[in-house]
Amino acid sequence: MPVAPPPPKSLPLTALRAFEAAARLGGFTAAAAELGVTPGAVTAHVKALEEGLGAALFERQSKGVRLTALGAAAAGGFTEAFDALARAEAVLRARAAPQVVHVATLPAIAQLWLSPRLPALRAAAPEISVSITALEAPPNLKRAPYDLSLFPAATGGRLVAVDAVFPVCAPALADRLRRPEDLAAVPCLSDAAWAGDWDLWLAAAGVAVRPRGPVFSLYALAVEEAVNGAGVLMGHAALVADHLARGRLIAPFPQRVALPQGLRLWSARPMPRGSAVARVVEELSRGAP
Amino acid sequence: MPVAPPPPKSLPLTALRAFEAAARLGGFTAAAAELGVTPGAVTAHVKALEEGLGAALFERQSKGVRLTALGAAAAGGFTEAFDALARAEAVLRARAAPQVVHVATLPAIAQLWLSPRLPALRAAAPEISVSITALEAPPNLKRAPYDLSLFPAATGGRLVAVDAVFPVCAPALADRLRRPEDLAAVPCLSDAAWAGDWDLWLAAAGVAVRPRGPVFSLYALAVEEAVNGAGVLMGHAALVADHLARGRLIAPFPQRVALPQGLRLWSARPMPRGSAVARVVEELSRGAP
DNA sequence: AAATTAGGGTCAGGAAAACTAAGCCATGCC
DNA sequence: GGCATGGCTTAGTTTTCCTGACCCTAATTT
Repeated sequence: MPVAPPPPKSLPLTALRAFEAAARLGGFTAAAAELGVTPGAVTAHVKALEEGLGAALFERQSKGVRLTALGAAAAGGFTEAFDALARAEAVLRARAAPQVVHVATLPAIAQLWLSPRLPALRAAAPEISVSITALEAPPNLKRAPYDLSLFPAATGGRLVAVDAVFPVCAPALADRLRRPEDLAAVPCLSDAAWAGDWDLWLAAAGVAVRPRGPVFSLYALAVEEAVNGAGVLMGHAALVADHLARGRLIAPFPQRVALPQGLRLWSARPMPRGSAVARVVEELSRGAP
Repeated sequence: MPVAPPPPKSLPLTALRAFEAAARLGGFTAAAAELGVTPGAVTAHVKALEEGLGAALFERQSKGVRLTALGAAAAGGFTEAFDALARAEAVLRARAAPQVVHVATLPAIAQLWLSPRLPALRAAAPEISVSITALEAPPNLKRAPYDLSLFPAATGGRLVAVDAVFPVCAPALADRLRRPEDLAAVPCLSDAAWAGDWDLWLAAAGVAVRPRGPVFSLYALAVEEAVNGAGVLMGHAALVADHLARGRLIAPFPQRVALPQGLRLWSARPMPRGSAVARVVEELSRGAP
């Protein structure tokens, strides 16, 4: 019963947030990704927390970590608390700037689907300011400060565009493509994140060729190259529609493979009728299936 | 509808906490006191928040601040969220160290009332470790990491000791004190925080003398000086009982003024039956009125 | 009117926290 | 065996956070 020397200090908020994320996502690496820091930072935070408590929150295993009984018992409360905090922050933001809508989406979608729709949106609701952030993966809408999230998915949210894949190329190149087998003779562009698109289409078309060509890390860049005649790209209907309509790209083969996933729009919170978010959703849903 | 350049970042947690405290307590100075920082730090945090939002949270007035409509609308949600966070932290602490009880109290109470009771507590529950923190003012139990708070108050909590004031001094000095009027002839010790005690007693005793003597910032120090014969101290029954019982101090006059406030014990949370906190409360309540 | 008090705002500087980068280790899978 | 995954460690750097000293204003006191 000694009078403990250290005056009790509240545990640091950032460390608690790191613990919560790690507990919820089941790993330090995943938590680091969500928080936008390196895994080392999460390691340090959790360690500081455990030191302050004098008890372990995770069991370290060769591959990954697992919550201890203590950690598991505590995690839920923190998740709720940080959810409440994020909600409060969202309310604050919405009231502070009610005419600003934050949208998170893939870079390719931002550039090839969303961007072409902005002029119409601006015309329909000039008072609304849309802020677009390109992310590689869908954000945690309960936490990240976005109002809308627009990502490809098979279910959930609101479907704003169906998708299908099929080869596209510049008109000049199309002359050399009579049959799918001709693809072996031209460069076949592909995107690193959507590497499976070619296999998907080739299998559906019953073609055995193995296409070769440059790989891009940005789909929009691959599209640009296709427009420039650099090769044949596996096009996503939702993303090349504009170029097809303008004749800058054409589809040399009739076969299309419908994808199970379409472009889907999630709202972070219930949208008040008439709010800026609701108006944006309405506009983006125009022409949806 | 421009694509806003800054990628939206979550607002800093510490700034949100500062805003919440300022909103709840109605001022930056009060918030700074609760958070244990200087007012300038709170100013900076709120300013950073307002800058990030592009909107004001407080109206600055010559004397103090007032929440704007925006700030008032947002504050409640943050208070709830931080309350939830504090609860989660308390659960974590309690599970991590179930045999440790953190008590917050006045320095004088810690030394003169609590400390003498610790040996009995240790004997009754040797497995429990009591950590005592001396504070000048009662903490916000919903937030600060204490299990128990022991402070003088007229209502609330659980009364563990009544209090009364009356002059006390070393036996050697008592010979010179036949009537209250004799107080004018000896040094009268007083504590800076309890400056009104003398007036209270003198009024009740119907004495018109104006006592003079050294002022202490620590009541325990004043008691020590009184024991050493440095003068007459306005004694608090609850705090000088031990010295009176041992004959190191005596009360030269029979008049006692009962105080409306007694020593009261608050628990931060409901105490599970049989928990360490419950045991400590039980022991400290022994002999309570 | 002058002084005092109470509450904020501002700024420079310094301490502490947070983060990154790079390398290490162990395990499990191909 | 080789590689990938996931976490740990350390050193060094950036950023945040806070203090301390000062100024400002309005209300209250003298």
